[in-house]
Order: sequence, then structure tokens, then C-alpha cells
Amino acid sequence: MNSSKEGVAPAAHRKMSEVESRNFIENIIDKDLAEGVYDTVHTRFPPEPNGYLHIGHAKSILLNYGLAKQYGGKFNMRFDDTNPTKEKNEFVESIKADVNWLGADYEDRLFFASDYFDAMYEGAIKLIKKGKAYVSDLTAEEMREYRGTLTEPGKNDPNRDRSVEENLQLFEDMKNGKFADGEKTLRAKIDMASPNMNMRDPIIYRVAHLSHQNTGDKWCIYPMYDYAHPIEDAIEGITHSICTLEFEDHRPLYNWVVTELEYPHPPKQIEFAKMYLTNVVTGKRYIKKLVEEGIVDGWDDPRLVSIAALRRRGFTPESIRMFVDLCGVSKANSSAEYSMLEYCIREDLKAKRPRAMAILDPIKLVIDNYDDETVEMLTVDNNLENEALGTRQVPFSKELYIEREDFMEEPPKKYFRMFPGNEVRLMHAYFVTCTGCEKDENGNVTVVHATYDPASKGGNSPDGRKVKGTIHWVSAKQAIKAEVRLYENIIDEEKGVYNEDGSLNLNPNSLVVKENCYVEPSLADAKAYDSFQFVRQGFFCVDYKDSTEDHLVFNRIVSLKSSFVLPKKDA
RNA sequence: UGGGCUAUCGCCAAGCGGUAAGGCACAGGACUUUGACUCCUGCAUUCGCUGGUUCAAAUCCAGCUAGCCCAGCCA
Repeated sequence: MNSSKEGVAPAAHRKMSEVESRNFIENIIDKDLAEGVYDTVHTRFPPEPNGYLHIGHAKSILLNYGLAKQYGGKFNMRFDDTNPTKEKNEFVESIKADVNWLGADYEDRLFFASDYFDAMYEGAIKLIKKGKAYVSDLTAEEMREYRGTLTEPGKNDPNRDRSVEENLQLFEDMKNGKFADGEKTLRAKIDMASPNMNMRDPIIYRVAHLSHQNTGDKWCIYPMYDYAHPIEDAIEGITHSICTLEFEDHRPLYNWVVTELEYPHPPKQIEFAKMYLTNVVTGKRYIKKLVEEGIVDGWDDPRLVSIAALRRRGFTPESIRMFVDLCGVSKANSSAEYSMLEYCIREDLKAKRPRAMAILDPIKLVIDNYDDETVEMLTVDNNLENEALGTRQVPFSKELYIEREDFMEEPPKKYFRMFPGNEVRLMHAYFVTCTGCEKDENGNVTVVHATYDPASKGGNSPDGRKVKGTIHWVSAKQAIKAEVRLYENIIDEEKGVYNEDGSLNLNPNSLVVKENCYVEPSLADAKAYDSFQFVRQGFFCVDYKDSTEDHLVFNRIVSLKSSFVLPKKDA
């Protein structure tokens, strides 16, 4: 449509939306659909219920859910609970809560691997009958010796050629509890000389006399992941079984299982690189230690990156989704900068949430020419970028609090806040001119004085006079006291996550508690998880754990960006 | 040192033989009742390295280098 002028590349004017790119998994799916390998897309999120979910899992959840939605397919939630030694019901509940919070809707498709134990048992018998599985007497240590090493092939199991009848009997005995833990295993008969360790006759069933969180005491043999997972996928009709890179070597075994068990529409395993944030702690042992030592306030401490922690901190599901989308999907190991996550939450909240004034480090400002008794109620927009958020009333009076750093008796260059003789705007209120300050015996400023211009009500002067600075404030009498918690990364980013001895390199300033903050009275009814932009400062959210009606506690989600840096004072 | 995988801007990431998208970060500038937002502008003569094929290579071939994963009766 537009005739290109000389030297102007038309492509340069194209918008990003027009050149939307696809990730490698979408490419695979497109091809599968085009070639008729599958006629639908069915994915799943299959966590083991052995811990809390963190931001890394969010990627997997949203990837799987997003793909299903994008292709008009289905998404299953499935707990991969094949090892009762590690699993707890507490975790299935927390995982469900996190997945639901993220908005990954599995509808009525909530499954457990343990739902399929019978089918897996039948499958094992089928393998035995085909001569593709056998019962082994080897101990764990012997098993290791027989397996060989990365560079040397393994040796055949002495029991490798047991008869089908004997294997059938032994396997049944295993199931019936005739053997102690570790006494017998069922192995797939593949190739002890395979360069792929996973194919050296992998164990597919082990004996464990243990109560299972879902099946109780019904079983004393449990299938191994490599055997169970492909069956779970096949039974549920999963088409694309998406997992992380470390399972790439397991794919031949995955395919072996679905092939030997002759599933008519075998699922396809696809691996992607998990991605974490730079300078973040996700290791279970480390977090456990932080909790035990009281350095953090539980697994949902706002400085952590578990889903529960992000939720408590004030992140939204939308912001997490945006983050995951922005990061993309690939097979290259990588680590995203925290600034990308910060961008996402600011982006999500900026037009969505109301703005308010809060003073975190108060100093009194007295408007000397303002009436002692008057309290004016100013009508203020909740968010200039979003009219739908309406307006609120903000009281103004003679005595206010302003931010301590918004006054300097001797300002450096380019400082355009309050200093003697300077006129600034009190946001939404009046122009005021600073007239001086009072100090205590130590020279600390205790009160700032100013006079106001009655004609500038609302924040503009009819004579067209301009001011460089606009500062926020609250009326001293009507303001509500609140506690505000300022967070920084729990890790000292300068030096990285770990010290040389393997301990965490903690940032001593990761939590700063401001006890004496004043917020405007409109915040009195704020409820748990409600978030606001405190103008000129950042986004804050009511802490669900510690905030009460008479003691509001806010978490700083993220600060606002700032290009202003106070110049260092020369001595 | 056997096998598998990866390598494109500080961080992510497109690209699939026709001459390096985009986002974050960063830096300038405009605007501003948030030093925010928004808006402009800049930001890889070059794709881990070295050769080769080709009129043409980030894309194909060969060799090298670096990083990650695998020797649980974990997932």
C-alpha cells in the first residue's frame, strides 16, 4: 500500500505484531497437525507433590496450558506420585492452589499417576510375557557395578534370562509383599551396552513397603518415573509431553515403553530449557535453612520466588504470564534478569490499580499562612491513566507530612524539591513556597515551613506560573499510621548467589521495615492483597499475614523507575 | 575421556541459503500535577572459532572450542 521511497526499507515500518514469531514447540506442533500425526493438542503439568512450586514451574504450567488453549486443545493437571517416600498431601494442596491462582484451568481433569497403578502393573506383565522385562535379584550396589560407567558398557544381569513363567511368578510375589524393600526389582530388557545409561536395562518397578498418600497400603511395589510417565501420558491421551532438558536422554526409553506397550496414538516427548531468574534462591535445602534460621518468614516470605511468595509480595498472575511470554521458550540454558519481572508487574499494575499518597519517612511541613482549623477535602483522580477507577477525597490542612528526602536546606544542583525560597507543587493541592525549617540541638531538621498560594488550588496557578517539582504529602491529623516493608533481593547481587564455601551470599538489607509511615485515609479499608501505587515510590500491597484493621502492613512489590540520583555531597 | 544437548547484543530471543525481528536493560531527547508513565532517537558490518561448498552462509558441510545433562531401587 505504501510506495517505498528510496533508501527506506518497508520492513522497517512493520510492527512487531505483524512479525510474530513462534517458538520451536509451536513449530513442532504445527508440523504434527499439518502432517496428521495428531489432530488435536493435549498437554499436561505433571509435578511430583514433594515441595512448593516456584517461578520456574510457572513457566512449565503456563507453557503447557497456553499451548492447549492456543490450539483449542486440552490441558491436564496430574500429580506424578509414583514415589511415596517423598510425597505429601500438603503439597498436592499447595500445588493445586498455585496452579489455580495462575489461571491454568484444567477443568475436571485432575489426575494422579497412582490412578493408573493397575494399568502399569498390567503393562509390566505384558512386558514380561513379551520377554522384555525380568525380575532381578541384584542389590543396589551390585546394580551399580553391573551398570558400567559412562565410558564402559555394563554387564548382563545374572537373572536376565529367567523364564517368562518364573518372572511372572516372582513379579506377582513382589506385588504380594513376599520380598523386603530392595530385595527384588523388575527391569526392562533393553541393552546393557547402550551408550545411553538409561537404556541399560532400567529398573521399572521397585519394592517399597510404604503407605502412599493416595493409594494407602494397596501397593508395596511402585513403578519408576521412566516407565510410569509414558503410560500416564498415553492413558490420558496426551499428544505433546513437554518436559525439561535433563530428560532428553530418557526419550528413547519413553518411546520404548509406548512402543512395547503398543499404544495406538503414542505421545511425543519434547524437552525445553527451564529458565530461572538471575540471583535468586530456589534450592529446597537453602530455603529450608533460611526458614529454620528465621532469616525469612516462611516459604512465602516476599523475598522468595515461590509462587506463594510472589503472590504474597503482590505479583499478579497476569504479570507472571507476561513474564513467561516475554522470556520465550528455547533449548538454550538461560537465566532472566529480575528487571524483566519488575517490568511485567509495573506494566500490569500501572493502569489497573489506584494511586495514593504515602509518606514512608515523614517530616512535618507547616503551611504558616493556612488556617489552623480548616480541613479541605480535595477530589483526586485515582488513576489519571484510567478514569474508570474514579476519584477519592483527600484531606488537606495546615500540618502535613512530606518525605524527609523532599526537603534539603542546602540543595545540590538540579534538585527541584523543597528548599528555602523554592516553590513546589503539593500534588493535587497547592503551590507552596518553602520559607525555612526548624532544627533540633543536633542540627537535624524537625519541621519545614512554607506558605501557600490560595489561587493555585488543585495544583495550577492561574497566572501560568510553572514549578519544577511536585511532591506528595498527607495531612498530619487525618493520615493513618502504617508499617511498610521494603524489599530488596535477598541475595547480594554484587557477588552472586553463593559464597566460596557454598553458603548463600545474603544481602543484609533485603528487608527494611518502616514502622512510622503515614498513608492517606482512603487506604483505611484496604484488604489483604489489595495493591496501590504510592505515587513517586512504587507499587505496594497489603500483607495478608500481618496486616490487621488497626495495623496496616504494606509490602513493596516493586519500586518505580527513577532517573534521578541525588548527587553525593562533598565533605 | 562414551552418549545426548546447546552456542545470535549486558539479559532473554526470532531467524530454517538471499544479505541480522522484537522485548528487557542501558543512553540521549520531548512531554509531564509522579525526576513515573507516554513518545521519539541510539544501541550486533555481525551470528563461539577455523576452514570448505555457493553468485550468495547465522542458516549447508568438516574440524575445533566452550557450557549443560546422564553412571538413584529420585522425578
